Amino acid sequence: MNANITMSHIHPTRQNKILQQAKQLCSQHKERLTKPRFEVLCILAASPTPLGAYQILEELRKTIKDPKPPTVYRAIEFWRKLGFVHRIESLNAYMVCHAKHLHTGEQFLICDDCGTVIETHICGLPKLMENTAETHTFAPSNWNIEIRGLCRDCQSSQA
Amino acid sequence: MNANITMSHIHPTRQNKILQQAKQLCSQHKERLTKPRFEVLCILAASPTPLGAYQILEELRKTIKDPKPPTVYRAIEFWRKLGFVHRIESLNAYMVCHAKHLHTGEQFLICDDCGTVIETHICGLPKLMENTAETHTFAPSNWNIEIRGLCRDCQSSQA
DNA sequence: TAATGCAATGCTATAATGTAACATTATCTG
DNA sequence: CAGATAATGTTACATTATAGCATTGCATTA
Repeated sequence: MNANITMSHIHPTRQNKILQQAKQLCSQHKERLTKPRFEVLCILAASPTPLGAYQILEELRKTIKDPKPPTVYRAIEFWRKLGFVHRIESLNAYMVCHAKHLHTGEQFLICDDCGTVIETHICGLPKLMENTAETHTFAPSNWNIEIRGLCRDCQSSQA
Repeated sequence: MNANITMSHIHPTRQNKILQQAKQLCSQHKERLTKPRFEVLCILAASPTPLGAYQILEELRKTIKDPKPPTVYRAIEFWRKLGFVHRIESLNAYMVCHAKHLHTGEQFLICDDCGTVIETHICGLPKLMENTAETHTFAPSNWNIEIRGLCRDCQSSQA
């Protein structure tokens, strides 16, 4: 894409950081940073909680004229393949990755009360699970761990 | 439910085992074992791989007249609450539980090639994850672990 | 630069998954 | 049995996701 991308709705510092990461990631992988890809990424980056595809679509109306579902899903897929966006399966929702490098597995702490998701990123399967896989002669390629519960804030407010 | 439930399509031994477990579980929890609940459970128990809700619905036509989606989803929910059926989030699919008791977390080994799912059941969060949760003062209530890869058979057939 | 090829998008339609709401039937309890 | 509660039947619809094809953008090279 060219230089005249604008990003109205998020903090400039964060904006720059994401823009930079995204650019770098794309050039690394020889992929194009197009407008829909960029805007979708910004929307996700600006959100404190994961967003559903149709929430993204709604936001996208602000910067793209009458966007359609495939536009959103394509962008999501694009970033997912680069490891820059994750899907939270149990929420049908998507969020930007907070790890600084590609990895094959994620671990999410999902607050059932406020919806906050903390991504904690591990580089290898925990021993216990590796052993389990070994026992079954199963060859893991990637994994997804979603832990539901209450975040710090929601614990105290419920006490 | 009463005695005249029939189960045409699965092996009698397995049928009896499931019937027994289901009956016991229901009486334990003072719940009713109704026809839709029973039939849905049987369908799931008879399948080597997890089934989607609409696959179950299709099967259900054999034993229930013109069943509708809510019938399936209600039955699924019923068994899920009892811990007798699990949802595989990354497949939008459901399978019977192979553990012999209630538990708060599951771990699935999902073969990307043949679709087989191995449930391996652990009673506590692995240390590594527990530590992560602790670090964030996050209080886990339940969790779901889905590991994708290749099962033994599919590894060898691809070699 | 014009021609070509490929990647990405725009767009329409529809598939797949899941649920709300309310009428009806079955079961339990006193 | 009467009344209360639980479960089901049914209609309609909401939400999530994708297939297929026309169009546009962009890079390469003649």
